[in-house]
Amino acid sequence: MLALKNSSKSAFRRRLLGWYDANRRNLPWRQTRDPYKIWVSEIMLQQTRVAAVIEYYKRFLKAFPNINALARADEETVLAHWSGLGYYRRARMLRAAAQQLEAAKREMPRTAGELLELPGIGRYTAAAIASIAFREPAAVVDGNVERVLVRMAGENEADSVDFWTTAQELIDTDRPGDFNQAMMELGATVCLPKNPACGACPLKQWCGTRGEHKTAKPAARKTSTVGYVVAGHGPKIALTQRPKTARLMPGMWELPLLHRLPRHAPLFTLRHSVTTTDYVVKVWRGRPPKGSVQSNVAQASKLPLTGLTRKILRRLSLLRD
DNA sequence: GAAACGTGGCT
DNA sequence: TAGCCAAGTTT
Repeated sequence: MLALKNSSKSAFRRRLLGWYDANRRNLPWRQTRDPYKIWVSEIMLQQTRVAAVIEYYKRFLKAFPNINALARADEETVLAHWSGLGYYRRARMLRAAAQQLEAAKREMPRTAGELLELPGIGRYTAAAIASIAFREPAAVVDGNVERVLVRMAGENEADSVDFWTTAQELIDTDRPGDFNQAMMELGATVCLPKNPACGACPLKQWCGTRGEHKTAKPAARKTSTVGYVVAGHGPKIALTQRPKTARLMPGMWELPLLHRLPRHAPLFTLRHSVTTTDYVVKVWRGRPPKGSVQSNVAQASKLPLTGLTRKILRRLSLLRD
């Protein structure tokens, strides 16, 4: 199936784009052609759900409306606006790339090949920006596209699909950005990992299977218990900064970590996962430890807090959102 | 090429 | 509940 004849390819494109025109979600980054805004959206969407991105995207663009504003901002300020979204390296690299462009007095590169040279932009993101913002016919392959193509290929051919080559052969060169987004939209809303809505699929006549899509076994998870202390009077709260050299979330701020857990019962317990570790998090009230800094809660929200610290402060009603 | 990188929502 | 998973990139 994946080697479609030309006539079948145009029917495929027509069907897919027709479906997309009628069913596309109205997302904030679909209301602009500004390449910088497309760029920000693509970085935020890496391994991150649409629903989680929307509010971050709006706030981030309000704070950093263009490349120049992002390049001039402190890294800490940029990270504060990313706080809670995860994969913080993305924010550092996005800012670094903006600074590279400003330093070279360059505008945004207009081709996938040039975009690929910027930090944080890999093969997927380069093609996404080039196709959506600059109409370059560069096909995108993300998890959604892979799943759609595997299903279309059918069981016998699934293992031998060259995703990038296949997607590139299928792409609509008149509407490359819409084609790419349509493939992803289909994977995200119809061709789901589990219980795909095959009845609603505009591509079913080209589909080789409706079987489950096998994915690689995720890395084994570990579990661990950690304790944090809430210390402060009135509007103040104690925070500590993670080492700049830490592998995980370097330089970000969090509640002071307890090295020995008290015997008495914690204020509360919650669960939190960070990459491959599942934490049981216990929180006690206590005195501010040495090395911690007293910060106004209102100020704290402007720091690059870890997502877990945000969660705890929300739980204590010390933080909104 | 595998592992690391964050988080929250859904089942 | 515990596990699964999301518009990937870097090392």
